[in-house]
Amino acid sequence: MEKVTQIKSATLSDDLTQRLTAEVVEGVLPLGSKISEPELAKRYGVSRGPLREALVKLEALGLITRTANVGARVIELNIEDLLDTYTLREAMEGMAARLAAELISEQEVAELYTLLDDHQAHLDSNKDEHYASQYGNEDFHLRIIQASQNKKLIRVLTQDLYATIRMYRRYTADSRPDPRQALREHKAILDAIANREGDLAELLMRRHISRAATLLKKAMLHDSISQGNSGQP
Amino acid sequence: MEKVTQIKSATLSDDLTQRLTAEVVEGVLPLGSKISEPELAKRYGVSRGPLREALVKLEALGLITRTANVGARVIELNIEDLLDTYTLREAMEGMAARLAAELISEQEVAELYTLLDDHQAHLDSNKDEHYASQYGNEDFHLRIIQASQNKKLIRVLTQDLYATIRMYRRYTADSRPDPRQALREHKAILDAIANREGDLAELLMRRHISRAATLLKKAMLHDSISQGNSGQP
DNA sequence: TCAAGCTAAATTGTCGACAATTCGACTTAG
DNA sequence: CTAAGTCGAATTGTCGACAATTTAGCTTGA
Repeated sequence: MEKVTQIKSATLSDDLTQRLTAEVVEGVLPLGSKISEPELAKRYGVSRGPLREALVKLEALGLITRTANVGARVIELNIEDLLDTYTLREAMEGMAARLAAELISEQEVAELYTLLDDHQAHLDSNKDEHYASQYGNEDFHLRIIQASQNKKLIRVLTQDLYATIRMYRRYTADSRPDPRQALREHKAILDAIANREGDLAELLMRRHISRAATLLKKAMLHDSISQGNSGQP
Repeated sequence: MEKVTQIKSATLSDDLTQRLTAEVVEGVLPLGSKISEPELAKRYGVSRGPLREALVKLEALGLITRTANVGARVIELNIEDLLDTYTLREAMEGMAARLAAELISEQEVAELYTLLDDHQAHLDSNKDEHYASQYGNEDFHLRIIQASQNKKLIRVLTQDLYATIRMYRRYTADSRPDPRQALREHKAILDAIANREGDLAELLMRRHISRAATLLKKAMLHDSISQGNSGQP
């Protein structure tokens, strides 16, 4: 018998961390909004103890800022932080691509080619480019990162930076990188990895991410960012 | 009037975080040892609430591991994690050196040359190579990181990874990189930065860190690491 | 009219106690 | 003698309440 509806984590604090992370990323908690501990505790039906532990974790993830005796606020997005984040990503995922070229198995390479073929098919047939672009892109990058076999690298990229990156993508959802262009770049990266050309793989991955950053920057300059509202005033 | 003896942080949790971080890095809390919440709370004269918040932060820093309903343990060091950490450092400090070459001011360059001159003088005159090697090295790297002006990069390197790196250095204190060799490499890196050669600066910084990692690896293979003891059994 | 000071309400930080789970020692059956 | 089971002590997770600080509004004086 499976429980799917109610994902019960081992501890309330972990549970809250997941939920709050989702709420921040999805915009339920608007950008820059104040976080009231009594209010959140009542909303989730828990005491402030585990809630505060969750907030400490959210702060470590860079999703909120906390000030002593004042409280917590959801972070605000700005171009500077966006570019900083993507530069960091460029360095780390570039290294991940290099390591992947050295360490990936032939089977994983084959799976990645299949993944890109599926992605291509989606783009050719389907009109729903949004889905293919979003999840196909994410999946490809995550697999490269995993293939690096570097636990620290994997942790920083998939735990610490992941939520932040998703936030920026969400708030710049309108103008997104051309999925066909992205796919071409993915193929080039994968070719380099398959050929065990670490230098080239790193170079291509860096360019790929740098290009994405440039596009996101343009998107942020057009859309004024500071309009994430879903909660009650 | 200044208070220096008693550094009183705004909140007990922050205070505890600093103290516990120091205890882990300095080996007061031995590697792999269990952390008892009641015992620590009594030792510091605080309740378990702020202590637990501090432990959450320590976990985010990668200094301890926590398991639900079981408790917290100080991490253990191993060669795999050491190499992973230094590979990550290589990618990030390499990028920092590249950015520094683009963004650093002439005055900062001059200060860095002065720093290296001081370091050189220490090595020529003084027998206390340990000090010069340790702090001179740290200072140089920190300044390059700061010169990158990338807040995210600075945060990960100086907050998240710093404690871990210091731990590895402490437990492999015996055989440490040749300080004269390190100084030569620092000078080469600084020359590249001063000449605004970002590519070269990144390359040299990467080699420099990679070399340090190789030496630390050898040190760990000789010294058996698992002998960090200072507390009571 | 505006700035400074004061008061009260609300929020954050901290504490001690209770509930739930784990771990160890002991017992007991095979 | 070993292995499974049981019971109790200890530890972790959670809660509600109190203390300390901040914040907002009001008052007061220049």
